[in-house]
Amino acid sequence: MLEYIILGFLIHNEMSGYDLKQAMQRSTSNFFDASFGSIYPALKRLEAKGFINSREVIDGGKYKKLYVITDTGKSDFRNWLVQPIEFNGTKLDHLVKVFFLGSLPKEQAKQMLEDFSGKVEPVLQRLRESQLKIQEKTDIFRYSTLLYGIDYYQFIINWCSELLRELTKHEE
Amino acid sequence: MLEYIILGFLIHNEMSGYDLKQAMQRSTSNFFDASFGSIYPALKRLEAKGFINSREVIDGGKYKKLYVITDTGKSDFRNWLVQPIEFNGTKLDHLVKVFFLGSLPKEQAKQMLEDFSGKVEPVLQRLRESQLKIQEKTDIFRYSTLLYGIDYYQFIINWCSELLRELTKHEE
DNA sequence: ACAATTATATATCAAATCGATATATTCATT
DNA sequence: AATGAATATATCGATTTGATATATAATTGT
Repeated sequence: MLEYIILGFLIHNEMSGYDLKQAMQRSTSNFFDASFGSIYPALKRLEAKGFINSREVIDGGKYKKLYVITDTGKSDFRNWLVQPIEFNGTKLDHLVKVFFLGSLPKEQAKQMLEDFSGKVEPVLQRLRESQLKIQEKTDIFRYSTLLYGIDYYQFIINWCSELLRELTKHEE
Repeated sequence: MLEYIILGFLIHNEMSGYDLKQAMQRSTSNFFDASFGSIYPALKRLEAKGFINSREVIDGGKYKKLYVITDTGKSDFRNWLVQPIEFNGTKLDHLVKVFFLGSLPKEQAKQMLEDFSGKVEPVLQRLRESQLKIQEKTDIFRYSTLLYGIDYYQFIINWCSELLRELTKHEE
């Protein structure tokens, strides 16, 4: 996951590990964040795989290591991007792929969002069924966490259709 | 986090690692789940710390290791439970503590929920401010992930007040 | 009746991640 | 001149994941 975010950022700019951390802080931190302890090793792995190249520069007296994405890296990112959006439930990882969806043809992106929404639906249904089964006879706090799940999954589905509507509107 | 969930479950029943995994599957999997690779080491750590004790039994020909919580373990869990609910944003960890809140006096639980809700508010405000700054001139997908954050945090606040209202209603 | 599969149960491993810390330089403030 | 904040990389222990290994009991298919 982290490796793909890095590739996604590097497609547009040459960046250092520190730059990447800051870019995430600015743009993705409300659904995905990584520590330096994961960013730097990830950069090394990506370089070893030939997905990125590095060059060392001195910028204002300060040593820096800037990374650029290679063609292999671009195609690896692309390949990840077009795979269906996974739904985890306990994390907000699905937003990571949505974040980069702008680089796909609009129709393809829309299809992926529809598929994702369709993937959340049965999970929501299963939660609704267990809601009917337990029916508040349980502890109110535990029951509330279940309601949270139900309403949250419904929220995700609504958010998808809102985005899809917006995308269709801009098409006309 | 995992260690506290285990303690929370063991307060009511004597359970094996397998039992714990199943209990999580049934009740907390939509906001927290753990693998065997984390549960078994966690049980060992908890036993080493004296928070739980184990006994080996043969149940229907199958070998089992059942764990019981100790008084030290109970007080450690209690101590964790009364600490303020943290808000992470990228995970649903806050629900873990809510899940166990039923074992606290109602007034204390309500206070903790109010504090939590108050903690989400400034995060929501900061997101709203960055929304005003970028104003859709950005990529629609990236903008959507921001809207997701705003609406989601608002949803959490609403869910808190709904639960608080429910708790107050039951008081009368 | 036999075979295959699923469920129960624990354990371990490599790989990945987090949070903290160490190190060093430059920039801004007082 | 001094302090602290920002820039920048790197590493460490502890934890977690996902996969796999092992073994037995119960269930299901044919």
